[in-house]
Amino acid sequence: MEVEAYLDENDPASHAYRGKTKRNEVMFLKGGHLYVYFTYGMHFCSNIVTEDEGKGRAVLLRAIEPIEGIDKMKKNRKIKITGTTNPEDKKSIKELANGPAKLCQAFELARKENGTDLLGNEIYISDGGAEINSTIITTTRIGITTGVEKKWRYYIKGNSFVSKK
DNA sequence: CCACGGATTGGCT
DNA sequence: GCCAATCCGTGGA
Repeated sequence: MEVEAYLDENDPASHAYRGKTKRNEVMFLKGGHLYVYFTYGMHFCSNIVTEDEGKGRAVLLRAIEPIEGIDKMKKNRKIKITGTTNPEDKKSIKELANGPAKLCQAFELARKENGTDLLGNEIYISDGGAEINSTIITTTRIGITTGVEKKWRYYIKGNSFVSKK
């Protein structure tokens, strides 16, 4: 999986850069909440709030490797997926969630999921017993125009299920 | 009050 | 490779 960290007053690329507003208020909740925002007039992106209440820091979910519920994800996404499991193939299941807005579509995350407490039963995270000894790569973040130099993008080394290499 | 542009995607040239 | 699609929060006037 691939994530990016967004901080607060020292991170111009973060929604929390200018303090708490109606849009980003969820970022200032206690860690463990889900921050879903609408952008480009058509897309949603999800973050997991980190740290203490009032901090305004979160981690953007940019990509995941589909393992279970692949049929459900195919249904949620409205594109042709050939069904191949080889991430090197075009139109493989990699396309299900190799981008922040794609991930939201696949998981059906939208406006109403904003502010969900991930410690509850509705939406939650489990480790699934997946890769534990993997190496994490650090690179610069993607799709932003300010704070570009910060290397706060993280993903599993060698894993092809990312939005960009 | 209103204009701007974005933590993007997918389809078309 | 390029660009349109399409909301709406934010910030400047």
